[in-house]
Amino acid sequence: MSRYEPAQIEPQWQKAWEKAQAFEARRDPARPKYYVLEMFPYPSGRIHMGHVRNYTMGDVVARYKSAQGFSVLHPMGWDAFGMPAENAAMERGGHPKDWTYSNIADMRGQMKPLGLSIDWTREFATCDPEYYGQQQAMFIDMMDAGLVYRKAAVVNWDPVDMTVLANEQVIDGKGWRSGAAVERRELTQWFFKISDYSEELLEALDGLTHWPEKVRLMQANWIGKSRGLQFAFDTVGAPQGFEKLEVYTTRPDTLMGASFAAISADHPLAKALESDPKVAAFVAECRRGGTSAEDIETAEKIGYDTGIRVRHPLDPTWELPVWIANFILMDYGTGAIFGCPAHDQRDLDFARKYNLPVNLVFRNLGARTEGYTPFEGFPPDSVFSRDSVFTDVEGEYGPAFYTYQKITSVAYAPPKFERVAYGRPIDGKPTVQTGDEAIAAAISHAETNGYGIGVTKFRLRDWGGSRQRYWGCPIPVVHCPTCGVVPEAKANLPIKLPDDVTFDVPGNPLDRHPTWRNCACPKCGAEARRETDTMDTFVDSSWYYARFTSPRATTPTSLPDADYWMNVDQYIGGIEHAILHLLYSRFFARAMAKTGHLPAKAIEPFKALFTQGMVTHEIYKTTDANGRPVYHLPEDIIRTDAGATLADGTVVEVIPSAKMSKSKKNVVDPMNIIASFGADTARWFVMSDSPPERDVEWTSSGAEAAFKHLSRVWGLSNRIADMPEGHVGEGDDDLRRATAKAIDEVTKGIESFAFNKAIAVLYGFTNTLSRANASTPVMKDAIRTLAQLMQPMVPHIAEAIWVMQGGTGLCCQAPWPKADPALLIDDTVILPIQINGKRRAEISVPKDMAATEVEKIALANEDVVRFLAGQPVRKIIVVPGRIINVVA
RNA sequence: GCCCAGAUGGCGGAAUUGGUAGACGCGCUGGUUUCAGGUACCAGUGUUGCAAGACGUGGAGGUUCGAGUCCUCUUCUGGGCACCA
Repeated sequence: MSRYEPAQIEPQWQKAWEKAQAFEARRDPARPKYYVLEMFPYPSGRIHMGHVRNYTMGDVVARYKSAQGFSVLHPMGWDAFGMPAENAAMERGGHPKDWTYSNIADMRGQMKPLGLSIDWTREFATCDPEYYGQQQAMFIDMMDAGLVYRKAAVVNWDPVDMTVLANEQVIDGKGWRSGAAVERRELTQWFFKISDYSEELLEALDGLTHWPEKVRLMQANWIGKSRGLQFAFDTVGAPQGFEKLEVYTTRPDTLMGASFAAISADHPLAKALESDPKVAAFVAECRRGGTSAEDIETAEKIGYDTGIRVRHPLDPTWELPVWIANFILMDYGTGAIFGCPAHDQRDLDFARKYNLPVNLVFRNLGARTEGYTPFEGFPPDSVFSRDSVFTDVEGEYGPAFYTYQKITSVAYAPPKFERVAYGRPIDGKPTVQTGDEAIAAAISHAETNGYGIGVTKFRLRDWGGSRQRYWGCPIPVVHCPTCGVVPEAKANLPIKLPDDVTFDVPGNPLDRHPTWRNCACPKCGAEARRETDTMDTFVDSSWYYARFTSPRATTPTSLPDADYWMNVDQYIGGIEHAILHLLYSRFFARAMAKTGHLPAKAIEPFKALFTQGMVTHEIYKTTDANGRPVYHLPEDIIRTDAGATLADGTVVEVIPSAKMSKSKKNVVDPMNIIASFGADTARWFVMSDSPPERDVEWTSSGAEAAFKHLSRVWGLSNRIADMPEGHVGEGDDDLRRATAKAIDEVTKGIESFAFNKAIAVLYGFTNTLSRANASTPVMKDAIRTLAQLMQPMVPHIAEAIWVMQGGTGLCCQAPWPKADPALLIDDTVILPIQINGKRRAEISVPKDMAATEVEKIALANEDVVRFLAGQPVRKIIVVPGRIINVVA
């Protein structure tokens, strides 16, 4: 009997698959297709356990669907542009291109031993000119289609590195790399017109029934649709050209509670007033500080009273002051608002700081709602001072109506579906209604009386796609002194990145390249300059799934291929991409369809989405002499009953599991696991312990258990292979039933992405089989089935067992086993008997016995008689095949 | 602050439509074999009790013959969003 030696069998079977071209995807009109895709990796140079889990999941699906007879596409590529390559070049010298391609080679070398059923002939990297050249062609098409445009935008500018920073690269207002104070600069940037699709991207979420509800919700919140009123104030004392001030509000029902108007520091009116040095100083003050969420959150509200006034649209004698305020965003709504401090927390904070009035519009109904008298309106003094937003006036307007809280610094903003008492409604008639009703009434009042219109706005902004970086796809545009901004001629594509660049000077090397920038205008032929911005790397990943359908095409896609393979039937990746990557991809697929690069059916590119959990590990910590934490690698730790120590006996603190990260040193290198246990063990373990959408904790005991189990299966297979041909056992029927059941349950488990449950079934079936005493052919049939059922998770050992048991061809190409339905039904069932809801006995009865018969047997049962102790039976419930409940 | 998800043994987790709570794995306990040890194999393992039994799915109520599952309230944990007017 041979030992289980994965180091021997795994490379052997990988070669066999390669030789058979087992995983090369082919268009086959005779078979249904299945496209399974895992989010492609960034080539950091090392694979980690998260990759192993992600790609194993996809592989299980791919191998399972392939066995089911589907023509499967399961490709792999590299998300290869981006900053780390440039950072590496800056830190260690070398070229981003060399660094990237060498990392790709390393990672491919680490992934291949995993035995994934990937069609490697379709591999590409987004930094291949063949890929990004096609991306440039689409960019030009999208320019023509009006889906791309240029506009000025405020960005985080690092004055030392001379580059634009993403919000998350700004830490405490400083550049994460340079440490220099970040400035807010206005630069002309390229934008994708994703906002054209706001409504559609939102609506279409409903159709994505195979996406996690959570992801759809996050996208819906991100798109952020709102309905509100837009109207213009007449101004008093404003500069010429600003006779009107447009504002947008989602709470027009609070218009009668307005006490000021406020504009953004970036508002045209603020700019017009900047000739006043005090205004200029204030605006500059607002612009200081980063645009990151953190900065905005902690910033105090500040304002500047312009002296300009606006007339209230419903009462021209009522004038409100116009302030410039730092909390008003220019790029949402109109960049100007009216403030209603009583019902908006931000406005209240602002009003309290600058002594502005707080005008109550509605009140809560209070706890007592019975027998209230109709609301007559607020008292004349209901314009409260800042110290008493609400004054308790219970009793003044009848006994039951005016119970409300005294609030001094919290604005009263109940959910819009809650009924409240309006004292200052828009039409002047006090009433009780919900916020939603009042808002609808306010919009129609404004439209009827002609001072405003109802509008729908979205939070979703256009996608800023420019990066002042070298290692990205060059934007294929030329700046001509006479023709202006002109797309490059498609014949000149790809516009390749120049290789002769250095990173010893900060800034974008393209910007200072001596010759690359110079070019001829594709329109007039005059001397012109190339655009030096490159594309956001999210562009690269927004269409790679389409490129995989025809990776070598000389156009971005080939429609027959895209038509055959699209859409991705199962997409698998991390929840961290729930919003940006998936939303951009959904937009890009629409943009590609509009420009003729995808069939219309592909506008939702991912039919089903699965977001897998992380691989976590405990953290081992000691403390150094200065009290700073020191972390230790798992392999340096000795676990004992009491806890954990280092080799020298030092006691180590064990911190509960967290995502594997280099800084905490709680990493397990997949290569080490493969070296000691083999790829199948690693694959088995990451699929076994936890539901795939949840985090899985890597433990060495769990990995060993996985290895031991595979060894047991190996031993079992050897034992069955050695059985004499003519052995006859008594358990044939039982084993046939157990085999059928295993097929049924494993199939259901894989279908429903419950891989952990499928594996639990396989453990059980293995135990049954190892204890079975059946005839040789039945045993062989059972172990062959076991090999097939295990094949998606642990393909190498499955192949080895398959040949050992006389299977024909490759196990991975054998059709998925089918369970005989007759064997799935048991002749007799065991029914538990409850008395008054407590389980007291059980009986075994034929499956299809009539309920009245079952009742008789149950009542005659000696345990039942004992527990009833002579009490009369009031009722008996028989759930066929399930349970009997006797009520005494 | 708003939105979402979750809470089950010592641990990871199972449990169609409400129908035997704790599958499977880890760990632990006892035993057998080999034996220097690990390995391998067998049995046991929610709590409590000598036992019959009682109790038990974060907490408190409720619906039901029957609740981990449904309803109300609540606590905690995780995640997302957040000056978006």
